[in-house]
Amino acid sequence: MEMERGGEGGTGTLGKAMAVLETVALSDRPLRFTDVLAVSDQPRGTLHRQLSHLVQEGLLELRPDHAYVPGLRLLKLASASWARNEIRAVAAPFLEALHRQTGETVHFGVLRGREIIYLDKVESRQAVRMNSQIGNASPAFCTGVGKAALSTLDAEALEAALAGMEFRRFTPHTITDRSSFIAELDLIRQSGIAFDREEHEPGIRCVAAPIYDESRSLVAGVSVTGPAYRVSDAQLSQWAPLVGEAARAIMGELSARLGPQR
Amino acid sequence: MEMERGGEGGTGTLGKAMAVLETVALSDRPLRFTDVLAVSDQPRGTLHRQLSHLVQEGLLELRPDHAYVPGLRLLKLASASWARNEIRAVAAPFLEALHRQTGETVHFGVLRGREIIYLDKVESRQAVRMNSQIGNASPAFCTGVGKAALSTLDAEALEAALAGMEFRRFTPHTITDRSSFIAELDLIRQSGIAFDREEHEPGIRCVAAPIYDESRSLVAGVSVTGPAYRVSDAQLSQWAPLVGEAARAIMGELSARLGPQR
DNA sequence: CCAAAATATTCCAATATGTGGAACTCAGTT
DNA sequence: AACTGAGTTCCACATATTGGAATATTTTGG
Repeated sequence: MEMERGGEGGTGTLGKAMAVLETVALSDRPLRFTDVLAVSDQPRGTLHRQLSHLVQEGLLELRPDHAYVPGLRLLKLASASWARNEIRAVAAPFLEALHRQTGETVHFGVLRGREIIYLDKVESRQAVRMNSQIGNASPAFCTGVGKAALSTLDAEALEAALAGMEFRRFTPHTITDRSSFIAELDLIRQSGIAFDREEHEPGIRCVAAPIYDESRSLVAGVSVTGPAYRVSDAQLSQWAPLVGEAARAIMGELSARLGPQR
Repeated sequence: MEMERGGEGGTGTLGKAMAVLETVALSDRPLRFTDVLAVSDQPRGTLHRQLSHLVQEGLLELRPDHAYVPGLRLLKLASASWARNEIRAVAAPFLEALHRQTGETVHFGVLRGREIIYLDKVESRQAVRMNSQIGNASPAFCTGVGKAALSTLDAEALEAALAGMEFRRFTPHTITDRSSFIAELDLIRQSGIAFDREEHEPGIRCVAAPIYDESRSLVAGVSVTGPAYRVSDAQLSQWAPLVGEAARAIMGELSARLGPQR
């Protein structure tokens, strides 16, 4: 009998191909064949064919200098994925309202395993460009949105998320042990509000609230973020009710829009 | 001996999986199993397993009402794809300059087969949001950027692009037959400038110029776009030199930045 | 409330596909 | 010219995919 692998791994061929794709696409620099080989556990011949297939499919691109970079087909797929996301569409107007009320950056992200994936971001007068943050994954345990989301999980789901969670230190304020983290979640659960006081990025503070449905098939969060020099603790606390209200409003709209039609 | 398929098709298993993924992700509404079955040429059992695998990999999501929608993993991959695109990064400052000079929306897209994939867009004071246009694919034959790009292809590559091109009518001004289109390309080749006078979207005009490298491994275009009521033909002609200059500047920078290190 | 119909899911023998160790090629060096 | 290191190709073998048909589930409507 084949042992189930620890978490992700292999939907047969596709799973392996995706693992390779992600290695290359999420790396911060172009990788050459040997670079990929070094981090992959596939044998030479196999890996080479997998990369070739990914290139043929337009998911990767092989530059003349033999470096693999993300292909254009990914963009095409992603824009569809973003544009058609109903949860994002429902939340958008509330995020904008929250931004107008606070004047600071508003984030909206969903929990996926141990990560938060940002679906939307509303920020100041920024020459927006497709913000590279959108679609980005951040660790859940040290972000406001992530902690808010985790606080809504039941014992079993939380255990699954915590299992193997790496409490990596990003800043001096990062919570780096499991028991402190569980205590923090208790606090968040009581107040319905999560704070991130420079736990993920130095100089960045935020206040967040959870968004979820009864079945916990959706676990997400919304936050207001600002630079520490401009945003005091008192300021965060003052925004808390607004953030909580936005979260409740989004939940209400979600259950109204998505609930019935099931 | 297996006959080579007409164009796209099958890198074995991965190719088929991607075809299914694209069917679902690029559809404008959630598809249920039978919907996908109807447009796919795969047998029931096969298709079902392919969809299951895509769901397991997070590329698709299966909602409780049995509808398949694009998954979050696509977003994660895409943001990397966009953020790390060197061509886009090189072009960005020139696009912004062009926007400042004209005050209208600037597009930048690359040719991929018969489509233009938009890599960037700089527009007026728009509450940007991750513009759904980015990553979008439009037909090359009826867009300014697309026609500019096609005009740089040699006979062989152009033939490949034209083969099987559907000259679908989008507006009364769309060029809908091959010979008129080839004549149009000749014109563009001579002037180095392409106009789109409401050929794709009613009420939308643009002027575009091609961007390419010697080897034609990169074929792209840049354009300035505006609403017909505000942008006259004379205005477009007046912008043409600016657009051409921007294109040349981008090409210069590209050859300087990407050329040597090959 | 229970059949009938439509839809979704599972099964499994046949086989097309992917696997991977080893051989080969093609720079760029020493 | 021999050597190193990277990339690419090969092919007997193993296995994941295939797909027709059976089964399960949900929906319809009488």
